[in-house]
Amino acid sequence: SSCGKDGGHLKGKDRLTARRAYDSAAKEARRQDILDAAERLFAANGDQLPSVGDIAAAANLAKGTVYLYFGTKEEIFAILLLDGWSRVVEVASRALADEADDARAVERFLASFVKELVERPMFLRLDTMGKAVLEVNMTAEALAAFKAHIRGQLEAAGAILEGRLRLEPGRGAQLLVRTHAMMRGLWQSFGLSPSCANASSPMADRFPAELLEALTEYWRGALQG
Amino acid sequence: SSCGKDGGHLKGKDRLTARRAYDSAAKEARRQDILDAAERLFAANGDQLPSVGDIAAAANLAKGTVYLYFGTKEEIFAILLLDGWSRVVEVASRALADEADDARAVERFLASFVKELVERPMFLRLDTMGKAVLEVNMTAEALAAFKAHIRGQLEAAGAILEGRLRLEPGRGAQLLVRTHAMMRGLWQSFGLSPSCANASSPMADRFPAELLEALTEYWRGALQG
Amino acid sequence: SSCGKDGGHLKGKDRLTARRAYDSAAKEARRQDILDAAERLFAANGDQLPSVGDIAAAANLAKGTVYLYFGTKEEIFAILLLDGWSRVVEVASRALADEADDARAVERFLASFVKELVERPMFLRLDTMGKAVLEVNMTAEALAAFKAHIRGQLEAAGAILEGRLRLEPGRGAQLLVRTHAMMRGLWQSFGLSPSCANASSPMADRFPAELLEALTEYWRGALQG
Amino acid sequence: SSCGKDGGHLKGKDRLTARRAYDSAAKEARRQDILDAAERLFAANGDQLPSVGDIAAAANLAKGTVYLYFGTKEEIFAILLLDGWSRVVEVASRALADEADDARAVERFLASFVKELVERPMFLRLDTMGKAVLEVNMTAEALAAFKAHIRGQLEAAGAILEGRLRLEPGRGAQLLVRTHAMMRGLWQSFGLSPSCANASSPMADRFPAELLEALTEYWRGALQG
DNA sequence: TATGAATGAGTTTTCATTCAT
DNA sequence: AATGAATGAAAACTCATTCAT
Repeated sequence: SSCGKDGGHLKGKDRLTARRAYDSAAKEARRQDILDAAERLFAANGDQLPSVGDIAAAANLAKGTVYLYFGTKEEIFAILLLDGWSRVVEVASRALADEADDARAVERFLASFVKELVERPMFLRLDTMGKAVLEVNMTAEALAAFKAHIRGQLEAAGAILEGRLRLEPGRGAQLLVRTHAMMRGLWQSFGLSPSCANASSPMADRFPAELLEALTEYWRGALQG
Repeated sequence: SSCGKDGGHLKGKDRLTARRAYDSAAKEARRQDILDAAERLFAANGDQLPSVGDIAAAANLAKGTVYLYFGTKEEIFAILLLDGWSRVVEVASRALADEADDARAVERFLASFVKELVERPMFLRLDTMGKAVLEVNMTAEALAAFKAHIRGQLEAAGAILEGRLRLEPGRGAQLLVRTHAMMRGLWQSFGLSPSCANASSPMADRFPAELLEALTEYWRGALQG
Repeated sequence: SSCGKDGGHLKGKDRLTARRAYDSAAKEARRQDILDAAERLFAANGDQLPSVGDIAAAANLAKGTVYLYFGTKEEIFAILLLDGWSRVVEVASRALADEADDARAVERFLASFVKELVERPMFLRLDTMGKAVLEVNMTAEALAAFKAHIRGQLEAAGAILEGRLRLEPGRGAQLLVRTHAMMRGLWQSFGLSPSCANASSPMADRFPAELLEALTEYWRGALQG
Repeated sequence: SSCGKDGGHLKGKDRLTARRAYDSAAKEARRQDILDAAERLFAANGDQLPSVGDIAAAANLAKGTVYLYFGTKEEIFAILLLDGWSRVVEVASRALADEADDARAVERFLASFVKELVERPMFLRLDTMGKAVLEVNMTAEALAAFKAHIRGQLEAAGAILEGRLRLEPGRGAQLLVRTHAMMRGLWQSFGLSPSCANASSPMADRFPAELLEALTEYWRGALQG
């Protein structure tokens, strides 16, 4: 706790009232604070979503304030998941465009995809938690929005794929869904929770290579058909 | 009355004490009763593990008795999962042997695998619940045993594969892991909880075909390399 | 969107600042706006006092503004109750004067009283909520003022009664208190909350007749003594 | 806290596990303990229902145990109310029978009724809390049972009245409802919460006399018609 | 062996009120 | 005067697990 940039020094242990976010920039910042706190906590802690109380404390806010910005704890993590997914897709898509040869393009796409994922284990863990954790306790509304958003992303990324590789409509999204599926499934077999990440675990180490290999095999079969 | 929300009223006793299981056959039967009750409840109910109280009631036992046979609620479901996995692997392996031609053998193996799974949605659901639900609250010991058992099964089935398809050692298990991964991941995208299974849901309907197609693509790529 | 359960999402501002009330006429109008909003909400909703947030929204004001005009949520409803009570007493008193014969006068008084009440179920509901709801969270001061005001009204109305029916001093107020008591009690037995008012409810329908009958019996006994 | 019979001396402040109630006598006793604790707390404290935590502590039990015996906090108090009401009705009914002359019988009935009530201010307070407090958060089922029970009592007591005073069928219950109404209403005007019961309060003192007088007037009018 | 009463940690969520702007 | 972001107290309820009988 004594290492790292705190950005400021709190006098006592009792938190003061947080500065109020009046304009929308400040509000967005606060929202982001909460998201960051949630992510930090989840990354550090592990297999379960942290409590709202902990998130609030980590964001230096009162519990109620969190509910000013999010309707539900699960909503917070759904958004985190969406954001993570966005970044992954974006980076991988960019990699796809950088290469002229088709085979090389796919190769780079996959490599970039895997690299991006491996750098965000927290995203992987979140992604694999499943309905039982994430979709519990979310409004039908919020859930629908969440799923719609995902579908949108998927289709956009699918379209890029289709354009670059001259695939039939719908095929891009399909490949992505299956790629995602492979990732999710393999992570569940090989991934490690942070609580076990102490020793050099052979399992976790193998994940990137396994994933890349499996995806390469899959894409080979898929593009050849 | 066997599924919670009783509004608690401790009054007279109404159920008789269950017959005591002295010899090990009786004990095994009782153990199985509990497993059956748990499976039944989970199959019927859905996205969350049923409570120990409900399981005990469904098995016509007292809560404490359940703990005589299992250390933890999660243990029960881990075993259920193992059993389900056994059956799937066994059936699929058998299908593999029935065909002389390699390509046809794989084809039948996959078809059989998918068919078996689709008939046990409860197994799929359990399999995809993930650590966050299943591995929470299990002894390190039980967890290790659980994983060892899975590994054992995997390797046995892998060996069959290797024998039939003349693969290198280790390759069989690898293919199975990836097949499993694809299944898990796709189920999470397409699968449905029983609570939503009312209308003719296009998603759930698509799962078998999607899975078969994806696996076919994967195995094509894998066996060609 | 004006009744809670928004799922909180602090983003951009959408409502304009309300016109400021500088002179006392404008202030009085604003005060009335709040009271009206509160009444509307309570009439529509039912068994619980609406939240300050909802009242403010319904009055097109910010929450803080409400506290510029009232010290407490409960105060708002206490005033609403007072006002309702005023109107009822006034109308009933007028009915009393319109008739020459004593018995007929009482008869008309009661009929008018009951009619007035039945037309304002919201007033009845508010009146019967009791201390547990209304007097909680009110300043001793505000509470005292409230009760003093009621007493004042009561005595004024009592005086009218005494004059018209040639009763001893104090007897008018006493009759009114008991009349009020009968009404409150019967409403609690027969009255219906708006949430249950869907079907043709035999209970609620009987209230007016029951009340009139009971009051007639009471006054007969009281004036005869 | 140092005055009064504790009935025992606890060593430390940490409570030990309560003795288990195995047979139904012990269970009934435990149930009664909870009811007693709830009543004690409510009597002492006042305008709001005590929290389940407090009730449990007062009964020397864990919170969860309370929920073994009652489905809801409100259920506890509904039962308390029912019991209180039973006793009042019973005592008053007995008084009715003790007298040969009709007028005298009614007189004794009312006196006994008022006396009984005045001795149980806690019952009066509970009775006047109203739906907003008591019926909130109760199962539809429990609520229905509660109301059915009340109706039953009412009709039984009404029948006694009808027999003794030679009234038409239904008239007895009607008189009781109106008597009850008058009591409830007057208590709300005159009754005092324990928090205010410090000084010699003229209001509270007047309640018994007021009630008796009002009821006498009402019954005179009612029986004469 | 079987029972089931007792435990109590653990979390979400609401909302009246304040007060910086 | 008006605003609305921030606060944080407050409580109900569940359920896995234990252990006295």
